[in-house]
Amino acid sequence: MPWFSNLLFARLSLRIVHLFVFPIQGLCWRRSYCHLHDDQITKFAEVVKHFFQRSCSSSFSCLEIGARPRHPHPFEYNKLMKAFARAGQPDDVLRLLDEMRQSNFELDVPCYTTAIDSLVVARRFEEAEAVFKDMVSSGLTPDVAACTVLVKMYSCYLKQFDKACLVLQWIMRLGCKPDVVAYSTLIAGLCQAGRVREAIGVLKLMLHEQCHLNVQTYTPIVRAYCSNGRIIKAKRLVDSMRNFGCSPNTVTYNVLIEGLCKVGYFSDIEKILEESTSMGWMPDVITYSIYMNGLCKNGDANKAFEQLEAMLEKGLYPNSVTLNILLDCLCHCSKVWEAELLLGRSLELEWDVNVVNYNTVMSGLCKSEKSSAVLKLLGDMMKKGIDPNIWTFTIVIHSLCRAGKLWEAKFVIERRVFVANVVTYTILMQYFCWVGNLGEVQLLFAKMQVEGIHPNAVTYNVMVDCFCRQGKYSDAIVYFVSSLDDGFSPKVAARLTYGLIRGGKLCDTLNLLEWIAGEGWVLDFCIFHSLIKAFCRKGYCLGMEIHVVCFILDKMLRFK
DNA sequence: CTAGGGTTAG
Repeated sequence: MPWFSNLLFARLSLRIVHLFVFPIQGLCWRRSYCHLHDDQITKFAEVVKHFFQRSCSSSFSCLEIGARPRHPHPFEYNKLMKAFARAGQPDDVLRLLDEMRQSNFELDVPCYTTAIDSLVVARRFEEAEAVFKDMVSSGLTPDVAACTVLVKMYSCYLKQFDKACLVLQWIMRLGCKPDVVAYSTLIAGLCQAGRVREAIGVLKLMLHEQCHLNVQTYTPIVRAYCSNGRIIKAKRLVDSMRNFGCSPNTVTYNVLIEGLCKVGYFSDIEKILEESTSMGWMPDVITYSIYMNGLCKNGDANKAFEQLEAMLEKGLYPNSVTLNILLDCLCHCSKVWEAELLLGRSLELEWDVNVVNYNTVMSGLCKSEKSSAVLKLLGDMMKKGIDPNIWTFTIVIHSLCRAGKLWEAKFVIERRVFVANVVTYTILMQYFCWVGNLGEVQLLFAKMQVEGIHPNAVTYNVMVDCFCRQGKYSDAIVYFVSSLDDGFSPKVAARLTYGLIRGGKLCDTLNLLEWIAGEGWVLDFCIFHSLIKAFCRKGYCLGMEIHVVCFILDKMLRFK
């Protein structure tokens, strides 16, 4: 029998660890593993297995004889830290690091690297830098892997490429050479920022440094071409990768296929799939999920479901993501009923069903104004042992609002049945705005901030919209100005211009546009779009005042 | 210990 044939056993073994084998001081297992998902628990189980194999001759005998606690090694600590990092719990990672320190463990570079990486992924950049400095001041010399985490932070997250390059130079000063991983990380960041030309510059530098390129180096570039709409270039790069001695693999083709979906080149995808074997790669579940998602978003639900057959024929089984794509597809073509049915059948078919699948169907039901069905599904999922998350609750709040039960929705939030977030509050505010209850909107806006929830651009859109509807333009402008604390958002500006024009405030509109341009912000197309929409709605384009429209449009062109 | 791929809410 394989060690962990089922998750129940994995959970059981965790309890065993808790009781006998793994008494790391200060580590509250019961609390910690509650937050972990099944796959993380399985990972934990591996750690347990490792322990058992080293401490006991047979897996179970140790329980019978009553295993004695033994001290873990930094390596094992690191495995645990990685599990917490993967679960998105950097605080637990830091706590373990602290424990090691206090138990006079010799902290090594990999342990620090794991901790720094978990902070970077959680976007806690200042802390990541602090831990890195801490590592250096404790006398440890960071290796290429540790520095690569910093490269990732500066390149992929902060888009501070000069700093990323400084880290690479620093690696060289330490007497190491940046490897393919370090360079590929820099390339990935540049590509995400749309700076493909510079990414190719790095590629050339790698060739100059005789650093071997691999698939991971090229794939981000293919992706960047796809998202720029340069699909031909993407295809050409994939074809030419072979000549560079680096065959594109499933991931590369998945990226390309996603790009082809975006531009609707579905026949090309069919061809690529047909030729896959001869080209030396195998489509996987993700390949089909991407393709099906593309077909669904293109409105071709039937063809998407045909792919389901195709993948099953190849022995590929849909997972919860695949299922979700299909559920979402059904919800968007007015077949929520079928989505509900499919969700029910998935459990019979033993497909993986998770909270996201329930959220998708509940959201579909919410849009079809079936609030009782939403609540029924909430009950169903909880009965099945699937925990609702913040998305689930927000959908429930939304469906209460749609049913006109705004006060009930507010009550649920206030009762703290769950922790509301900015989306939850914004939905409720939106609905209070639509029924004209300005006082309640303002109250909620203040309340969410007391709760430590920061309003975002959508929230400000609601505020601006709400005050414009009531003719309180100066208040709307005040909220627009507050939104600037988090940087200029063209969407909020667009909403304000829309409201101002609908209210006939042409002078204010002009002043606003002039001011935006004067501050050096881009007059985004969404501002133009909402301006033109507002003019048409207002009827300016039909009457004598068309010259005002022309005047404003001329002005705008000059701003450009 | 470090790099590339798919899904859900306003």
